Amino acid sequence: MSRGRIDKRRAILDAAFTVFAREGYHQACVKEIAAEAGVAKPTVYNHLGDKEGLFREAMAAAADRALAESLSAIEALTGEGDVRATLEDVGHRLLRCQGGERAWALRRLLYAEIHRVPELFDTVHGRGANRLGEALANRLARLSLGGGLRAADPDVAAGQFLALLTGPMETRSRLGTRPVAEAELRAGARAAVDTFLRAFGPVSAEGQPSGDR
Amino acid sequence: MSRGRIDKRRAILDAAFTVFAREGYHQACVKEIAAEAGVAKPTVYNHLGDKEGLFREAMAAAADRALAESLSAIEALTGEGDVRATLEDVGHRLLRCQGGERAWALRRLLYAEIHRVPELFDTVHGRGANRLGEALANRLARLSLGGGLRAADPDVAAGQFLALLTGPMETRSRLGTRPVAEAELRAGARAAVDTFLRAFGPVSAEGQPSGDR
Amino acid sequence: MSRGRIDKRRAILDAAFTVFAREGYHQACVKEIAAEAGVAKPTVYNHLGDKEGLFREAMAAAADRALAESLSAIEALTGEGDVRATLEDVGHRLLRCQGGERAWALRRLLYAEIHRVPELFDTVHGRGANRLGEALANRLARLSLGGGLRAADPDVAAGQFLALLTGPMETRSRLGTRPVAEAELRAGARAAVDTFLRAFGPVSAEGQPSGDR
Amino acid sequence: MSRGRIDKRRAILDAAFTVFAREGYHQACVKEIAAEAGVAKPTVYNHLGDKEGLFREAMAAAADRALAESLSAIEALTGEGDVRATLEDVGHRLLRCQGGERAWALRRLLYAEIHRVPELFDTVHGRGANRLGEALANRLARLSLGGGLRAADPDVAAGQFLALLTGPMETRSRLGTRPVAEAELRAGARAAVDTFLRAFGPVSAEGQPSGDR
DNA sequence: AATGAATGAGGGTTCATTCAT
DNA sequence: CATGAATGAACCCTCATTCAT
Repeated sequence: MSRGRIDKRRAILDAAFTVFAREGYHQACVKEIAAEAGVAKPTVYNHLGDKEGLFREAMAAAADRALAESLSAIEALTGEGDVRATLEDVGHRLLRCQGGERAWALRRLLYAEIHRVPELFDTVHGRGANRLGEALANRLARLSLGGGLRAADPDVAAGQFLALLTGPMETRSRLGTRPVAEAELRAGARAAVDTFLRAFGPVSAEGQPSGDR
Repeated sequence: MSRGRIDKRRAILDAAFTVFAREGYHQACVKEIAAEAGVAKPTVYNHLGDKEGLFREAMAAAADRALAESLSAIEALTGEGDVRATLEDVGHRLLRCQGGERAWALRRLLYAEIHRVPELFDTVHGRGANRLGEALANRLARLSLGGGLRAADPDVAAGQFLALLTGPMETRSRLGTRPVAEAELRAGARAAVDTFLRAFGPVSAEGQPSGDR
Repeated sequence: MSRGRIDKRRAILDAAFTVFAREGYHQACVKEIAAEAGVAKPTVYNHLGDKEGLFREAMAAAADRALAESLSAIEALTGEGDVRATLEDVGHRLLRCQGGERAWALRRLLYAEIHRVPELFDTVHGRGANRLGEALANRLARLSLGGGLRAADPDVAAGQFLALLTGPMETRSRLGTRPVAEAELRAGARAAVDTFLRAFGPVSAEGQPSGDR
Repeated sequence: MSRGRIDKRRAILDAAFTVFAREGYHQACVKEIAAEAGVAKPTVYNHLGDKEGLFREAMAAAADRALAESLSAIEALTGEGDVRATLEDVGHRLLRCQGGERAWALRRLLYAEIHRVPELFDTVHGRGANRLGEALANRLARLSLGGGLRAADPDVAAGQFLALLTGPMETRSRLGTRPVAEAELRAGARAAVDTFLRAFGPVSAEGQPSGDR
């Protein structure tokens, strides 16, 4: 059947994202993408139309992957176990997702082209941060019901959790330009969770930040 | 003397940033910048070298301006007056700075070209967010000493305050693509300050979010 | 048997001429021809070699058809009946042939590609205007012998008759770009025959143009 | 001043027509035109926009030239001198104009692209055959008044004169593909004038075709 | 015999940059 | 110094043509 066709399409999209990530949309040339995918230039056009379409699809595919990773990262956020430890673990995993090279590339490309291609926002955030935010809000809501968190608007709390987590990392990683050590990720997660729990933690947990370091 | 020369240079840089902001670095063409500045193309080259230099200088100038605005926004953050009201006011002013069209353009351009021009990070953040972060940290430290805030690492607190402030706004403004109503800015500032004070507010202020609305 | 093969070949040639007529040789793309014929691209190549051959064959087929129409149009030119009326009728029929959409397309394509493909002249005129000219000359010769026309070189007379007929129509139809009303065709035929008979008509017919209108 | 600019524009247009005449519109590539003009490709674009505009302007310029030649050819058509001799001379000159290489190229290009660029008809005929037809009609009208011709609609007579002149030549020159000997041109002009005068000549001239050869 | 997929070659157009005035 | 004009280098895209199925 057209199994091969789909595979090739996937290969081209992967190659495209790789090159777009490395060069940016305008600097990237289709020839290079084709070379990266190991096909001839017209094959790219046959499969994905013009450069614009190639870009959109590559972005969508990358966003899908990034979302899947992030969603899987917050699956550990059940009501069971120590709240602080769980949040730190989830935070750490999220930072690893969002701090990955491809995730940063996705975000940079999004910022770079959002003005020219406004739909890109939904393409990426609809499948990425927002869907992630909603999923996280759901988890936090259940945690609140279970007494693990002080009651609050779960959407706001989710947004703020993500902001506390990723915001300070932007500077640390120089916008994803510099690799961030594992320890720094951990520290970042802990700092975010500290503050988050001071604001939203259960009364009982107040004043007991994670013990060591 | 060279007064006119400097003026023309300034005019070209302004025009350049306007066009870069509108089109992005690669899409922007020197011809258009020259037209926007009201001069001929070679004049641009005489004054600022090549397109690359033009971009760097334009970014630096725009970053300087943005920093000045933000610094002036946090000047209200003295120890005097109600902490919550002051923070909300400052937060609101900051959001107006950072949410302005040129500020978003600056950020988008930074994201877009950071990979190709790494120095851009310092050019912008050295004069922008970081210097802002430090200044904010200083203010917060003095607030802590004055008892207006619970003791904490001022750098961390400053970073988190900015994150709580701007993070959730990214989605709301669709990365600066959509104008955000004044009321939304106020609400955003309040939400950030609420959480910030729950985490870092003085014990006395605990549990007393801004009364109305 | 190969009945189906021939049919498909014919279908492809028809489609080819249609597309060539619409787009011109260079603008027409094989893909479109294949689509018009309802087959896949390689099928076209299997049946007719490359684009060049496709073009030649399509032109030849179209020329054959056009010739057949024109030849049938002059069949009415027997010695019987009124000379003027007969000539006008034949002239009118010829104008309808030569003024048809496909005939104009044929001529335009001939003009367009004659320089690149000189044989095209014989392909088209050998089967078209020239063979038509000869046939017409034969008819006129018999008319002369029968006294219906003043004696003259039949080849010259035939050529001039066709020239008087079609020449002025070129401007009227804007080179086949504009449809010409039936009445205009009639008037054109009458004007041509008027002059033709003034020059070649029998002495008896002198000065008696077609009576009405 | 911009004298040089105009000169270069003229040079480019000349080169363009030369190449278009040689290759046809679609086969001609801008690179070759630029080479023929001795400039770089972008210079062509600076002066004349895209290929389409280049074509239109080149056609208009060529048509202007062709018209000037033809108009000058019929200037000899005054009432003085022998009618037959004068007409033959004018006819011969016209055939030399219309049978020239550039004139044929102009016509072929016109036929080739008329469907895609309908305005071309006016561009060429408005300045060419039609304006020529009108001018010729004027001359013939004065000839009629002077008794040199039998009275007739001058527009019709002019059109038919041109048709008798050029129509039979199309086949002889294989659509301008083959050079036509001077003697053939003379013979063509004589044949046309013979018939024309038989139809429109003064009664006195009837039956006295040009004596020798 | 017919097709989906792939490719090599080539063309129009734009742009950053440099002379000559 | 400012400018009009010129250029070399790229890049996107299309198309005629050929395999493998």
